[in-house]
Amino acid sequence: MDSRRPAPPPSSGAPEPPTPLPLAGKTAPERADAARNRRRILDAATRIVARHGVRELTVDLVAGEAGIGVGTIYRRFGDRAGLVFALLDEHERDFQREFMAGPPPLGPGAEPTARIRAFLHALADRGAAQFELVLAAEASAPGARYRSGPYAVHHMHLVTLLTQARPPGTDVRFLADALLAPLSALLMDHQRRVRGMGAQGVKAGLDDLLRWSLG
Amino acid sequence: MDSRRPAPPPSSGAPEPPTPLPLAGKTAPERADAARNRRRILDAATRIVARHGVRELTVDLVAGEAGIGVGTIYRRFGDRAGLVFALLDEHERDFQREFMAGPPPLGPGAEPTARIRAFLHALADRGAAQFELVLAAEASAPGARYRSGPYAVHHMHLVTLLTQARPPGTDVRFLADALLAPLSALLMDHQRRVRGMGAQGVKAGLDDLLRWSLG
DNA sequence: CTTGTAATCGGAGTGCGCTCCGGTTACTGT
DNA sequence: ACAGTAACCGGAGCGCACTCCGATTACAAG
Repeated sequence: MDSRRPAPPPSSGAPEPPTPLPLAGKTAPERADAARNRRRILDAATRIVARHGVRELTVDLVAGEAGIGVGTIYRRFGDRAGLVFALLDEHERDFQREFMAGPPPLGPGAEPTARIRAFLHALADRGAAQFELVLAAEASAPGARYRSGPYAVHHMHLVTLLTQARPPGTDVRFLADALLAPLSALLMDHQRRVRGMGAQGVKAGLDDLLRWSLG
Repeated sequence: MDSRRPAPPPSSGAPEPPTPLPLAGKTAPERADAARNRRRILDAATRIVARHGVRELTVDLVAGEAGIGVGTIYRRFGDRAGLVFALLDEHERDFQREFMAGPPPLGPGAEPTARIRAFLHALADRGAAQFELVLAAEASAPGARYRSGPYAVHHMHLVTLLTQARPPGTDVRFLADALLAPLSALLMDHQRRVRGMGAQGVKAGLDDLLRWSLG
């Protein structure tokens, strides 16, 4: 928790090129060997996940497969959670494009309430589709989800939409967190296993919640 | 994930005497030495938390302080999260008494909507008061919160109240999860640190959410 | 090309949660 | 009392995330 090296990844999420995060200031471009190693790490990790599943994705194994040291992985990705989030990053960027510039109702052009609903539904579907990876990412470190780049982006997007949909004076930042909270992979996993509830049930439940909340 | 010893704690939460959990079947009473060791462990853990804080609460340290082996701790409490939940158990039982048999609006006698509101507010206050411990408990293991005894009790209580407050056909089980989700210590920690929001803000936000949801 | 230097690399080392299993101890039936 | 047995105890050992720091290398200035 103190200053040390020049650029230790602030936390998990996306140190350099991924998830552009409007609030990320300029940083020196990546050195050639560093970029090469990032690719090696990502490729090795992808290979291991495809072959043995996310559970076997240990940092030492990735380092061995990539032919580098574990220190390099930590410099690039901060921690194990950061590595898994990086694996999800490609899909994440597609998703971000869809809700920021894609066709309605997910993209601009529809009513804010409709966009909110579409956004939450998309998040539920995505959570179901990439279940293993998302779950592993959120389970890697205690607060990984909230510290991740994608969460900040999703939260900001919801805040924007809610500001348009709700009367002024309401705490849209809390509301955004509250709407995102039921979509945690950890919770969806629990609902799936204990309550036998899938993505459909989650979406239906969210509709109930929104019907009351947003008319 | 397979059958092995006679009685390995089903998970974290409360293996034997704590949190009565209406659905817990009869189990053989605890042996004398086992009970004695549970007390020693709990006392040692309490002492360590008081002296060094929750962060220093390592299983090895507790074992050393209690003068027993680590295996005993794992037999009694399942995992580190179970131990921390056990530390919270005394307050938890008081809290359960209050909302099940205490005075309104938390206890029976008030309108379901009022009870729901009081219950969520109490949960927020409790999360703020016992913050360190609750946070440590939820952060100990990935899904610890949902697997814990207290969560099951809180969920069941909300389901009961929501069934009375909402028209039939709505998925009250999902709704209960969704209302509990924003009260996760992990999320409250994030809101506190990143958004500068305390228990007051959380309660106000919940009121917004409920005002729309429940009239 | 040479040199300076700051970012990068690598892997041995550390701490901690958790498991395993041989030895021990508390209850039950005779 | 006295076995028999089922539960319990303890601590060495394991796997894995993460750190530390001396050696190495990429890039820029002269």
